[in-house]
Amino acid sequence: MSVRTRIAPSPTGQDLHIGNAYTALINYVVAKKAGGQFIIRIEDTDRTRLVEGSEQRILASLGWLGIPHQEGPDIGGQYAPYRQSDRLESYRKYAENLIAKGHAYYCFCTAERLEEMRKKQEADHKPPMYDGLCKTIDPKDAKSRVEKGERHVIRMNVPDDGVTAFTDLIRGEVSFENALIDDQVIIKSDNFPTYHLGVVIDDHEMKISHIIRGEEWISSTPKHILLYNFFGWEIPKIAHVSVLRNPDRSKLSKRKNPVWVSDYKAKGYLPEAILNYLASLAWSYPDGRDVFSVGEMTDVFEISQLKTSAPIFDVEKLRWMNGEYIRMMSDEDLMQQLYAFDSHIPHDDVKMKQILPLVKERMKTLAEFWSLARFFFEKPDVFERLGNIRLSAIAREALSESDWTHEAMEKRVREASDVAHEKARDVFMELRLAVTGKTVGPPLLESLMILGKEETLKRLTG
RNA sequence: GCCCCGUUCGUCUAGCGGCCUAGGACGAUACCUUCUCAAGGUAUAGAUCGCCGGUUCGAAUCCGGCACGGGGUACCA
Repeated sequence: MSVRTRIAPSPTGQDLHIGNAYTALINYVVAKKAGGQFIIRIEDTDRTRLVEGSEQRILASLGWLGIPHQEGPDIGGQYAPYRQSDRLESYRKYAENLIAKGHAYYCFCTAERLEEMRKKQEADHKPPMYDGLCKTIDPKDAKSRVEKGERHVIRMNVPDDGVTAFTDLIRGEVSFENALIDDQVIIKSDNFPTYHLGVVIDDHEMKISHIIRGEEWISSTPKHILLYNFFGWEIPKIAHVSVLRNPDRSKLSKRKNPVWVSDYKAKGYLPEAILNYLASLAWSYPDGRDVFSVGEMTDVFEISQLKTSAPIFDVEKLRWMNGEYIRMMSDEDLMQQLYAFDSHIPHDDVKMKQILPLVKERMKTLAEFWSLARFFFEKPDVFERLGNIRLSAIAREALSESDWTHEAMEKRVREASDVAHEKARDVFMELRLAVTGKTVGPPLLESLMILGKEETLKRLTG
């Protein structure tokens, strides 16, 4: 049987969550390694939380990251449609089939009654679970009430005793007592399925072989196992990867961290660096290297090697990683990336190719290019501090008579500094400030060579 | 509250009973290089492997309990 993995994002956020990107990466690598398929299915059954345009942005971000899918809502596939709202008719049918077999029942309880029930359970220190009131209704009566149009849901009928267990590919045996599993709603009163029903049916119909998702789903998994058993379907292999956490150890959240892939794109991070960083959070390359591509990872990856603990998302390390990737990139590629990233940058290929070797190792994100290199294109209008007129005059005089080579300029400035009994480094600093507006930046003399004698002297004159 | 998952330097990890006086990376600090800042190089600090018991000649590694952290507990996913 071929390996088919999937991610099933809900279009309820602005964009692809970085945690979903991580899960997507693992799913992709598992499928790719086995020569199987990686699929995207949109789970849009919560109509109240739908966010306009979310689905398109999720797909776009996955594409930008470089995690290609073989089937999905945008490209179709053998098991289309890949959007749950387009597959509505089958869910109800399956649920009613479960009712016929006694594995589910109609429930007419109101939100008010359920709330009251939970309050009471909480007061009595009992686990908040549906009390099974509607399970006692005669099925024929229930059916006729439904036919008369009475508002209702369908709940799964969880056995009162026994244990439901599964083997997690990265955590091993996990088991739950059935008595503690709630009679989960599987069809809502708006006739949409809940996640639990939808995911089981679709994974089965789409022949998903490995369910790899976040650990926040572990407690829901027994419900899904039960449903597979009710339907008499084969249970796919299951693995739960760790959730990513904020520095304060809580689950990664947008309150405390940028969480959307587009946030990282906008800050000038490269997809390869993001993927490499994400991979390194729970997996290490066998020979210990820190920098590796998705392809290299795919060749040697085993899902059982994934760490079980939940890592903290460390932006500092991502920045370092991003710098590594920028330095590895060719000047041509980097130039194209920068053009695409920042519209300030003039499309002057010749000049850019002169500048890039000077700034490449000084930038950790694409966003840092402009503040580093702006002075090559524009005369600075803001200065980091007040200049020293006497020292910059020394530089100006020295340079005005100099040939425009690195050696000549350096010699002139040093000699002039000596004559004036000033430290060469102080004069260089004034020169830097006058020309670039800043006290830190790319190598000075190389920068002046790109800038040209005329422009340099103009800036020194003021 | 209840259920489940987890626990090696600040952070990410290596480690699968003796090779561990616990290795690497990020970050930090110092030095080298130097026109600044980076990059690069070198070095230093940083973990009694959550705690307590047990198994064993020997435990970070196996077992049990506890503590702590996280996740879940919806007609959200």
